[in-house]
Amino acid sequence: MDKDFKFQVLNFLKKIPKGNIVTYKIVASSVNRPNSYRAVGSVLRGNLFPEKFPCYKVIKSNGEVGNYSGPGGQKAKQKILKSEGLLIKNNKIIDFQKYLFKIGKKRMP
DNA sequence: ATAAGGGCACCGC
DNA sequence: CGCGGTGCCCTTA
Repeated sequence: MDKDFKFQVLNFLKKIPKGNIVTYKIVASSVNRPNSYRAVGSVLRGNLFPEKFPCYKVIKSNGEVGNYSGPGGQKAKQKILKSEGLLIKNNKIIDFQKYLFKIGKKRMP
């Protein structure tokens, strides 16, 4: 389970439906590490295959697109997000909250 | 093994 | 409403 934080993060990205996006924090929470949102960035920053893992679907909590280590940098990221049907203005996603994908939050009774 | 970096989030002023 | 500083956690060198 938490043996491979990196793996979990990448795996989670694959579960994001097209047209949906997530924030770094959401990803962190999804792998049960609510405070590891920064680590998520580290993972994505590492060598990975953008084609295999939709790292471009991960944005900031404030709606900004955020950075992107892949080819084309943040520019390409925005472009892709636009292709997904999102509206971007001034580096920020309009109504990004509507597109946020949240998986079942594990509630511990 | 240690140190520095980083694709962030939040709070205060 | 915007900017700056601080805290947290992995990855890579």
